[in-house]
This record gives sequence, C-alpha cells and structure tokens, in this order.
Amino acid sequence: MEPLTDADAELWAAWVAASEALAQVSTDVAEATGLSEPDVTVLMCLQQADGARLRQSDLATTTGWHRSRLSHHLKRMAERGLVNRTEVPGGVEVRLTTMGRAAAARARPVHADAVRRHLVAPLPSRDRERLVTILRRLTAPGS
Amino acid sequence: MEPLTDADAELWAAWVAASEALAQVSTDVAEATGLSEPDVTVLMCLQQADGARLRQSDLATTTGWHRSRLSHHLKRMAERGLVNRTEVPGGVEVRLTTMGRAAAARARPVHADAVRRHLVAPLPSRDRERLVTILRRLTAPGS
DNA sequence: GGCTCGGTGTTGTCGTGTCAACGAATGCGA
DNA sequence: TCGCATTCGTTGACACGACAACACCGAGCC
Repeated sequence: MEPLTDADAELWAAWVAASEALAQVSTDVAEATGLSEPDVTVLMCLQQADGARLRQSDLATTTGWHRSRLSHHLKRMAERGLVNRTEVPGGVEVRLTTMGRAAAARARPVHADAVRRHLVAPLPSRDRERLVTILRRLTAPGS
Repeated sequence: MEPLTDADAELWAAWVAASEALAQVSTDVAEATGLSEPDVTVLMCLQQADGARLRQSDLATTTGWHRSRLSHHLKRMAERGLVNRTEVPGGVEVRLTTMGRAAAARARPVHADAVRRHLVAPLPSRDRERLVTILRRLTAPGS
C-alpha cells in the first residue's frame, strides 16, 4: 500500500502514453471505413467463421463480450445493414450481409497498415520480439 | 497494403490481450473506491495543482480532454459532491470538496497496488527496463 | 458606440458499454 | 404433470465520450 517507486510510475506512465498512441489504430480505421473497433471485431469473427455465420452465443464467446453488449451492438449493425439475424432453434444466427462483407474487405488492409504504422514501424525487429515476450508475461496464467 | 506477417499479427494480438489485462487496473480501483478512471484523473490533477484548484481550461490542457467532455464529466462529479465549480473572471474554477479529497486519498494506494499487481509484479526487473524503453519508442516524435 | 474575433463553457445528439431485470425455450427430476 | 434451474437473448436505465452548435465575454479596432 505504499506509493509507486519512480521507476514503476514511469513504467505506468509510459504504458498509458503508448496505449493512447496505439488507440490511433482504431481511429485510423474508423476514419477510413466508418467502422468502429467493435464493428471490425464482429466482422472479422464472422468472416473467419465456418460458413460466415455464427450463433450469437458463439460470437459472444469468441469476442468475450457480454450478451447484452452483443445484442445492442448487433442491433445497431443490423440497422446499418452490416449483418442480419435469423432465429434458429435454440438461438439466433448472425450472418454478414453483402455490405458487411464488403466493409470487412475494406477494413482489413487499412487495419494492417495502421498496425504497421503505429506499432511495427517504430520498433526495430529486436524490440518487437522482446515486446511480444514481455506482453505475454502480462497475460500469463499467474498474472 | 498487404496483410500483416504472422509475427506482426502476433505482436498486435499480444498488445490487445495485454491492454485488456491492464484495464483491470481501472476496474480494481473502481470496485474499491467507486471512482471511474476519468474520476481518478481529475482528482489527481486537482490534488497536485497549486492550491488544489484549477481553471477548467487548464484542467482540459493537463488531461488532454476536449472541453465538452470535461464539462460533462465535471457536472457529474459535482452532482456526486466530488468537486465544486465557481465562476471566476474569464472562466470557471474547479476545486476539490472534502469528499473529493478523501476519495483521492483512498484511491491513490489502491491504484498503486493495482499497478504493481498487474504490471510490475508479473515482470522481472530486466523486462521492466526494456518495456519502458520500447514503449517510449512508440510515442517518440516520429511515431 | 459598434465590430469582429478568439477563448471559454454549455448543451443536445448520437454511438457506445454496463448492469439488472425480464422473457422464452429447454431439460430434468419429483 | 408440475415445478425449477439453465441457457439464451432482449430491454431499459444510466454512465461515458465525440462532435457540432451555441452563448458568453473581453480585447482590439473602426
């Protein structure tokens, strides 16, 4: 319960600053495609799914979202014509519309480019390797 | 405009996962104190300010927030009794209430503890040094 | 005085996210 | 058959943040 050491405070500050810098990835994608970060998450999950369709509960699992969040968001995406939902026995099936598929196709290269610009390019290759290793320690079981 | 290499995709995935893990810092603080992350930001800025009071525009500068966001948030914080606002020539002055000061005092050790638990403790000291260096490259001028 | 201008805050609207409450379908044991 | 829990999804209320539109005020200038 003591205050952070200077070194730890600097580490935290650096983390916060870097997080804000990397938030630019989502901003770039949004500007170029009109899709929010959650939009992209949903579109990518659906496109990678077998048959490009998923039960809503499976989508909740793969995104890690709560059911209510997913319900709200899919409703909005459906209103914008990106997905459609049909009742099936024991749940709801979500599918990409043609517009949704097109939006996903547009988003992918923009996203890749933004990641390269904001995360990959600023770091020498040695740092990138080290960073992966370190980041994984932050999410390791005994975190 | 080509897709990410496997290594770059892994780096991005590791970053996203770690970000979600470190979001737990705010969650911990919120659970323990009832304060959101923006609440804490405001409280800390005010407490460190000379005389524990700031012009609203100065607060906008130090937090990096838009004026409208700050206005909305201060209104809510004022309703909860954490700050009060008084008009002064050429602007509005924000001050901590007694409750606000107490909340800030409660939040500080909780925050420090959360940072230690989620960011500092999982990493050996060598990694912490490297991480600071790498993160700073992500926010360097030519980012 | 009357003028524009830049700076300061507020407000409304919309998209988003969380939480708790609810409703419908399913299964299962008494 | 009757309950009862589980799973699934929706809904409403609220907090939060971005954006644009607006009002206000003091400074400078005609």
